Amino acid sequence: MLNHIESTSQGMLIEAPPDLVKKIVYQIRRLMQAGELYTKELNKKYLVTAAQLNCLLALYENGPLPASQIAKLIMVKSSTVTGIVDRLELKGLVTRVRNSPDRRVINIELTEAGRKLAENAPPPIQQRIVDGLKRLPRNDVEQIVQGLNMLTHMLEVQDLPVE
Amino acid sequence: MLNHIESTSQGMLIEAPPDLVKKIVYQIRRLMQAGELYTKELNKKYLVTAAQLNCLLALYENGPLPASQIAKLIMVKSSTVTGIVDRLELKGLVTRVRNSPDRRVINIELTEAGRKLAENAPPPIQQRIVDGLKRLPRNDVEQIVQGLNMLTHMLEVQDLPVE
DNA sequence: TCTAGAATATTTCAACTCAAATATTTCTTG
DNA sequence: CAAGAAATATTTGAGTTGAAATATTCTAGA
Repeated sequence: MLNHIESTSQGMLIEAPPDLVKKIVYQIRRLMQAGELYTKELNKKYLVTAAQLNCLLALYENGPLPASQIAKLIMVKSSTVTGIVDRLELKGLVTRVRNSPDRRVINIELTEAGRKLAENAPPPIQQRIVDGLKRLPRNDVEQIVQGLNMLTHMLEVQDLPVE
Repeated sequence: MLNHIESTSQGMLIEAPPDLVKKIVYQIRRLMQAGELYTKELNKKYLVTAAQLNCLLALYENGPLPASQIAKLIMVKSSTVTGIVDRLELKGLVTRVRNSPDRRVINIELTEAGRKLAENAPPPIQQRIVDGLKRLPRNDVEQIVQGLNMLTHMLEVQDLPVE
């Protein structure tokens, strides 16, 4: 009952119809919920959440890393990483080692168990998308990338302080 | 240390095919973080989070609603709604009333303050997207919708229990 | 040198999110 | 009608998330 600014004083302005915008917002929320539900499911089946899995994979692919680097790789603030690493450490999947000359940095390493888990990684969120994408013609895939690209770029332009 | 297959032992470059899937996942994460940061900012400026604002707007646009309906509208499980409504009630923006013949349902209504806030609603997440979309040709907007459509549909196909 | 400021990690805090369990109330079916 | 099933809301618990404050450790400049 509000929000519909469809006709401007200019008359001739081509404007994204409000329903399209609504649809986009709706779908983004849908995407987010899908992720939410997926991580719960993952955690139930494999005792690792999506965030934790991302962290493990980042370490597996890059070797030991300090928290700040992990934060950048998995796109999360570093205070969030602390919690994730805490839980991974409790499960014996990673360890914190202070082995840098710079005594501020604490490197996080995979344990043997962590490496093993990363190796036969339970299907990360990707899997569903991968499976879905397999059935689409390349063109459609490109279109999705393009669309997301525009969206993220659009949101990024407004100041996203990077910490 | 893996995954970047760019140089094999021969020096022959097997150009990692543009990993579109990774890009998509990355961008989805980006979208999610943008939302996360946005809600914090909103809360700081207006003392209402995005979830709370969505709830208020749902009530403003539809009149009093039971929790289950709000859950569907804002796409969240109903146990989540309970918390959101709790906090809105604390701030005096909504009230719970048991006025249905079916004594299980509890209707949630806007208070005067809630209505006022909903009316001059602080820019919901939408605004940024709206602003961004305004500068895009209609075709691009369509493309975004299409792309998201494919994605959500693809994720939806796998059982998303709707509660 | 030593001191102010940067960088790193953590703690604390509030909010969100969902699943599972629980309590109430209503409905259905034998 | 009574018992079990379904619907509605809530509670509880674990996890994620980021801001702000704090503690440590470096670094650069007077």
